[in-house]
Amino acid sequence: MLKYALLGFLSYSPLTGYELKQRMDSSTNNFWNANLSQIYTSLKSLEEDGWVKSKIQAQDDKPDKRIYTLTDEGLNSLKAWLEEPITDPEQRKSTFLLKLFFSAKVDKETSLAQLRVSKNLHQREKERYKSEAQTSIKDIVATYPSMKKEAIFWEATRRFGELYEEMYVHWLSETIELIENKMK
Amino acid sequence: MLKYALLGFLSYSPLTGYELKQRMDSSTNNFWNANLSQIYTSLKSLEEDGWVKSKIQAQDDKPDKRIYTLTDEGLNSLKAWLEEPITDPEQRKSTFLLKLFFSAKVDKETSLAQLRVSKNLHQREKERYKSEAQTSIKDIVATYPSMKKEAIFWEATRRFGELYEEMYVHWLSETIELIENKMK
DNA sequence: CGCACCATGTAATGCGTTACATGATTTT
DNA sequence: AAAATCATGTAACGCATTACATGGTGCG
Repeated sequence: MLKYALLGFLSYSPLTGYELKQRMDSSTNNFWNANLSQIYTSLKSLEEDGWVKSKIQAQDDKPDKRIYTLTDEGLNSLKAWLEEPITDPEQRKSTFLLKLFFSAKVDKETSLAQLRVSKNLHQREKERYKSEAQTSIKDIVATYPSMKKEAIFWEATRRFGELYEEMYVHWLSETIELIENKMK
Repeated sequence: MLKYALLGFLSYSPLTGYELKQRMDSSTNNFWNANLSQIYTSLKSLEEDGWVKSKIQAQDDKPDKRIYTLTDEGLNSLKAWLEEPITDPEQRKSTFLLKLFFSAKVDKETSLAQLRVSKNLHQREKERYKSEAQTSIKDIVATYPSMKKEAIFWEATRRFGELYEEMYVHWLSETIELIENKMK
């Protein structure tokens, strides 16, 4: 999947591995991310597939960098993947829910403390998504008006993050109450 | 993480690998699951760690089975893990959101079709969670009244699934509308 | 002087999936 | 007669994380 994320970013403009990491951090971070070493190895294998090509660019004040460009085959693969139909809901994995599931084993106050910490964290995340709506996406569209169509989809994924965190905080409130009252 | 899931189930009663798979399918499935081969290899390594021990039980009508029991060390490791504090929100991965993020590349109707299929899938999931509340958990408590405390936590994780699917369907409705109207 | 940023990679390890392999019993 | 259930495992492969390795520039 990471491969398609990389192709996606490269479909906007040529980038280095380092820059791709930055793009992911500031945009898809909330539903897809990867660390640098994985990005470098994936780019290498994308080049072997013929989906991207790279050239090294010398810089005098900074280290040399390797710039990746999408090939026609790469663009076609990306489009084919984007058009693929969806079959079933995706499998979630949550360490937090797993822990909670077995938490009858630990004492009430320990669980409540964990839930309260979690509530704070998600509350902060929620605020982060809301403030994001005011800034990053609008800034890009202001600089590149041709990206207006893209921005609709970016906004949709941001909104998912906001609703998700809202739901999470709500659920945590409910759960904290449940445990406070039902575990006397 | 899977290791702790297995320890968790074994803390209720001794089980075989095959039975552990069934338990996961019918309870933690929504936030944690694994396939049989992974369960078997994990059990093997848990036994090497000394966290579980196994013995083979012969059956005359069915194949022999290997029953795993939690050791004291295993129980302690489980408890230690359950008590560990939570640090930061977990990293989600969603192929669907990733695809949507780059969907300005494909035509409007293709995206809308994908979103509508997804909406149906999540609507069905939502119903599934709601009906679950009426059945599985209550059945277990009826059979084993000592599990009442456990059931509070099980119900909390089920409720998460319900709220999550509710939020997902709501977001999809919003997104479908957004694309229908903003992409003329 | 140390830290952050820029920039790229390899190696080892771990976790997860798919495929392979076997075989009896029970249900449709 | 075929499919599903019970039951256990190994092997190959792929994806992801962490550790290792290097080195210049700019800022406080």
